[in-house]
Amino acid sequence: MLAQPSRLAETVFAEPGCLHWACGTAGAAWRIEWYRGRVMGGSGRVTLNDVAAASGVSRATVSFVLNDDPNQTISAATRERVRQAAHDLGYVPHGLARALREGASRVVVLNIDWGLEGNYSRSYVRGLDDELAAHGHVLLVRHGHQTPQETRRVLDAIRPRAVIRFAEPYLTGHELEDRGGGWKDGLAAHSALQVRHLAERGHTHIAQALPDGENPVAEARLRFAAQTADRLGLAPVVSFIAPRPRTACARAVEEFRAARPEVTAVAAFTDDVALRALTALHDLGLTAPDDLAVMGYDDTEYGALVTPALTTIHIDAEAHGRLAARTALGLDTSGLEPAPARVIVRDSA
Amino acid sequence: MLAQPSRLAETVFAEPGCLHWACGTAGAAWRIEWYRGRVMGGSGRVTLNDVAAASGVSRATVSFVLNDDPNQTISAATRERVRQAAHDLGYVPHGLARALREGASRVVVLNIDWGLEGNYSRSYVRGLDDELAAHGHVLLVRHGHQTPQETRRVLDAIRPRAVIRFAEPYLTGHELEDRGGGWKDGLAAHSALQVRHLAERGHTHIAQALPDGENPVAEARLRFAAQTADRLGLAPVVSFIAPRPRTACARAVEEFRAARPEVTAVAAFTDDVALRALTALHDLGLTAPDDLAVMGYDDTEYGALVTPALTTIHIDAEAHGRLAARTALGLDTSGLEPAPARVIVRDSA
DNA sequence: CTGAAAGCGCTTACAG
DNA sequence: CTGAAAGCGCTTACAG
Repeated sequence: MLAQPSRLAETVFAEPGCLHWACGTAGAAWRIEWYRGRVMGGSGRVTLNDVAAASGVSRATVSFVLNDDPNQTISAATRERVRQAAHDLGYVPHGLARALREGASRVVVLNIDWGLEGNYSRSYVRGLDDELAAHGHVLLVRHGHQTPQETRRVLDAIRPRAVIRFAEPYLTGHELEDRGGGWKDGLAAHSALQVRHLAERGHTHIAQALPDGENPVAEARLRFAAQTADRLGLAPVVSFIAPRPRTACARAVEEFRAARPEVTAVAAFTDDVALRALTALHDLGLTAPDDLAVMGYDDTEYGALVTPALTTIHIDAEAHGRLAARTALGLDTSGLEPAPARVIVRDSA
Repeated sequence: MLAQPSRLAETVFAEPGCLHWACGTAGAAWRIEWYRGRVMGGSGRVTLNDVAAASGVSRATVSFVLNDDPNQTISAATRERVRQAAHDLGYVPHGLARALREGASRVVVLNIDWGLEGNYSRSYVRGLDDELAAHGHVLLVRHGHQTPQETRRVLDAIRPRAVIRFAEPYLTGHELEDRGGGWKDGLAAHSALQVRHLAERGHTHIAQALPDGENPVAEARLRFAAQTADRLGLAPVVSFIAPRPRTACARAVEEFRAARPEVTAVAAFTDDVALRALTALHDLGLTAPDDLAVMGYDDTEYGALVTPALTTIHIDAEAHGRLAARTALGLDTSGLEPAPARVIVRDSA
């Protein structure tokens, strides 16, 4: 945290119209930006009525012009007049009013659980946000464990156009449409990529390291790794849990190595899990890749900093985010090819 | 990423009333939760009108009862009847309609920049979310760099009750109210804590390690560290930049040590920066704490996993989040004491 | 003690 | 080609 927050200085920001930002409550140690549309009085906001009055047409006509309603045929002169008036007055549609009328606001909510930070989530959110913005929608995120009640509250409060569960298609890729030839993308492809790299390095006995705690994706990952190993003619993939507490993890690795001495490489569930494994090896007086190769997944910053530096998979999920956005909006998704994941070769595998 | 997403399985969720969840669009590889209030027809949603009809009173009376309007005196019998009807029908107020009328939705938006993940942000968001929920509001987060235009879009879309800039009071703590005796909390207190720990370990020449890139908080941190050192009678605090690229960071540390050989301890801006410094030392054939002690800030998971394990500051910002929530809602903030930060002593300092 | 009415700001059949 | 009207669902003065 605390790295590079921006624009701290910009605290008061007033605009003609109805925006008003102020510095928290008197005497409080907190500076908060407030929205006080009503504080400025009824005249604050420019509405359709104002535009209609200014351009000498009815409210309906203004709406038709501004929304480019294809069912109307309005003279070029009128359109121009309306547009000009709207622009001059600085008219911005009132999202709430529009949403009440249309049945949904131009907001899309993303549900995202804790502990999913990484390259994937960052690029995914960026792509989602950009694409949504390009179509006039706003992305808002809900963090933490989701319950039906929580989601319900969001729905009741702002009636978003859609609620997206983070990366669900990616994470459940195996059940879904096969995009152009097998494992071209998705969790399946990337699991395969990880195993393939290890195989190319000459490893034939590979283990998958999984995090502790409930994890709905672990089983799928394991299955993809197994299938890949099978195709490549490797020994069946085995697995072990790398728990978060340091000593417990060292013990787990020790026990695993005793039980499976033939295993020479570990495909970790994430960079986090890989780091746990690396630390365990260190604590056992062992090193990667000589005693055991360790490969991460999803390229976090510290992977480049640990010793040995982590070999990992880098996934650019920007296109995944864009796809999610278009799907949520019911738009055509063609022409959006996710970038292939790549192996970042460093020292650990 | 990918660690422990939950409830992936729960994809279809239908409820009487007007909620309808479905599985994305036909043939698409994406599963998305859709809100389609209108799909079920006008009869889908239970409105105030329905409750009024069911309980034999007017819409206004229902609103008065349900909102406990203190200006009205409504007979106990009527109230009971209305409540019962609302409950039986499963009435939930339509947030958008209410917001249109009241001028703001019951939503608070948190603006948070990239690269701020850590213990602080996590506990802050949790506290904020909980407290807001306790007062009938929903927290929604916007990620990434904020521009006035972006904020404006959110405002126009859902008219939130307030927009909070992440941890601003904490980050700008020095300008703010002095809570009970100097540096009792805030960035100032925690900077002091970090320096104090180093001093207690016998260090008299301390350097602050800062991240590369623009950073509005760096200057404040440095000042607090300097003030603390001054109070403790240490040598003036010096500083250097620990850039993200590994080799550049090693060079920076090398040059710094050559220029300031008397420095024996580093107070890092964050755990990330501390890790960079640790890696640089390693790359230079040096070790912490013997050649140079390194102390982190804000306790991330990998700090416990690197070698030497990182000594750091653990900050529980849950109360900060609650304070932000209450302030945003204009509520009394008394009785909310932030937990003091603590030093997590491990090996690096 | 309760109800009829206005209105938040917009969109969209429906007339002309 | 354009406007008057209804209505999304709620809250709140204002009458009775």
